This record gives sequence, structure tokens and C-alpha cells, in this order.
Amino acid sequence: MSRDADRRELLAALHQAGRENSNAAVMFHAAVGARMGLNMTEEKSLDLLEREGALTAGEIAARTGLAPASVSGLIDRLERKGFVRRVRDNDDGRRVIVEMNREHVASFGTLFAGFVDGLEALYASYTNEQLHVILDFLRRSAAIQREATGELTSQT
Amino acid sequence: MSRDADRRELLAALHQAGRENSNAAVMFHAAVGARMGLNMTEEKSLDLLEREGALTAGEIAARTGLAPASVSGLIDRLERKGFVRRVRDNDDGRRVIVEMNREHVASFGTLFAGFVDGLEALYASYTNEQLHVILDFLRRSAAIQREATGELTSQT
DNA sequence: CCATATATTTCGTTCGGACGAACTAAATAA
DNA sequence: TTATTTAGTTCGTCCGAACGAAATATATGG
Repeated sequence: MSRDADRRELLAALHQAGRENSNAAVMFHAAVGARMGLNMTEEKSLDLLEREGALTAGEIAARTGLAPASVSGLIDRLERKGFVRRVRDNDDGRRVIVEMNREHVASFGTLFAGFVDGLEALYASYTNEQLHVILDFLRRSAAIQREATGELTSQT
Repeated sequence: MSRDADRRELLAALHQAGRENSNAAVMFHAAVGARMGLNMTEEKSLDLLEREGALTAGEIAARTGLAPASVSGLIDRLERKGFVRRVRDNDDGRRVIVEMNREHVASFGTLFAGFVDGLEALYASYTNEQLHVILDFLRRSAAIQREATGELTSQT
């Protein structure tokens, strides 16, 4: 049963490595945020806009769980720092659409230089077939984490 | 050059998926922390203790960049919530060693149930060979992120 | 021993971000 | 039109976490 033993070890190692990778991602994210002058809330909101595109203030409130007043303040800060723009909704003048300012975000690209280079070198070390496996894993792992986050966030 | 085209696409997809996976990890981490009654600083400190084992207050200060006074408060809070213990260092009575209370952390295991099940199912869908690739990727990716975090954190 | 250096804590203060309540403006219903 | 609902903002307040400076306790060098 050497095959089984190998697999058990493998799974344990994956558990550990996955944990450490998550951890490293969190730390990196925090470090990048700090360098960009963003707090956690601001960072998460930008990520939200990155993933979902422009959102109204109300949508941001719903997604982040913040009170409307807090979202106004949040948008103020992000706008002041140049990361987003407020755009009036033509269909409904009450709404405020918050658009990410991609140019400004991109201007911090140098912060990621080392990271990007490292990743490219890493990818370069794999065959196409292996990269397909990694891609599949990343996508499904992200889905699982988002699902789990949803479960934790929905009050139970 | 269909091979090259495939690879270019693959790399672009990996870039995107990697980003989203990181993001999902950050969100999940934050959600777990919120459920455990921890703020970001407390979470990061526990992660630190997880990775490096027991640390003195001063070491925590050095690793987190917090002022000594802030670390005292941090340890107070973590201790009050049951996540760590203060232990006097026998070799040097001035030092305070902070140990993680693993039992208490483990008691939140149910929060991770969905996540863990999901991951197990995911891993089950791969061959040993594929898992080796994923393991290698996770480890090297974590190292790259830690390296990049270090670069960002060291004042430059 | 005594003086000085080091590790941590205590104290008082400050600051940012989150909030509820009241307000403004726009949309919709009557 | 006028009344009501909805979206966001403003305002005043509160709370937690971070800090510097001073205090405490222990270690180390002269």
C-alpha cells in the first residue's frame, strides 16, 4: 500500500502548503494595501470593484455589510486618494455609481514587479499540461473559498 | 505556433485565476477572523505564532512592526479571548513568551468544515502525480509571496 | 554591589473608521 | 400635484487600537 501512504502524505503536505500559501497571500495583500495607503476596508472594496465592475453605493453596502453612512465615507476616502470616481446614474439620479480608476491602480504596478517576475519564472518551470492542472486547481479552490466565505458571512 | 498561443492564453488565465484565488483567500481569512472575534492584527499575529511557534513580545513587535506598547495590548486581548498564553521565560525573566493555545483555536474547527470538505473533494479529483504538481506550485508560490512581502515591508 | 542596558507594561492621548439619526434629492404612486 | 419610498450624504458620537513617555523588573558589565 505504498501508493496509499504516498497519497496520505501528499494530502497532509497539501493541507499545510495550502494553509501557508493562503497565509502568504493575506500578508502580501496587506503589505500591498499598506503601500498604497489603503486600509482593509478600502482594499476589499477595490477588490470588489475589480471583480464585479462598477457598483452603486448601495451595492457596496450590501456586499461589504457596511452601513450606508460608512460607505459614503469609504467612497470619499477612495475618491480623495484617486482610486475611484463617483458617477451619477443617468437612469436614476439618486444612485451613485462607483467606478474604479484603473490607471491609478495600475500606477502602483512597480510594487508588484518582484512578485510578477517571480510568478513568471515559476510558471516557466511547468509544462502546458501541468499549468492546466494548476489553473484548474486555482479556479476550483477560489470557488470553494468564496462558497465558504458566503457560509460564514450569512448570519447563522 | 498553436502551442505558443495555447501557452499565452494559459498564462493569462493563470494570472487572472491566481489573482482571484488570492482574493478569495483574503476574503475567507477575514470572514474566519470576524467569526472568531479577531481583528486583522490579532489574526496576523496568530498566523505568525502558527508558523514560527512561540515568540516573545519583542519578536512579535519586530515581525509585525508594532510598537512595544501595542504588542502588550495585543497580547492582552488575545489572552483574554483565550487564543494565547503568556509564559515567563526562565532564562531571562524580563522576557514574555507568547504561546498559541492550539486547543482553543481548534475549537473553531467547525467554521472550516465546509471549506475542508470542499478541499478534500477537490484533491480527490486529482491523481497523485497531479497533486505533486499542485503541492510544488503552492510551496513555491508561497515563497514568492513571502519574498515580495518582505521587499514591500522593508522600507525602500 | 552599583550603574546601565534591555524587555515589557502602564498610562494618557490621539486618530480613524463605523454608526444611527436627521437631512436632501430623486423616483414612483396615488 | 402631492405623498411616499428609496438612495446617498452630513453630522455628531463612540470605540478600539496604536502610540510615546514613563514606570517596572530583570539582566549584565564595571
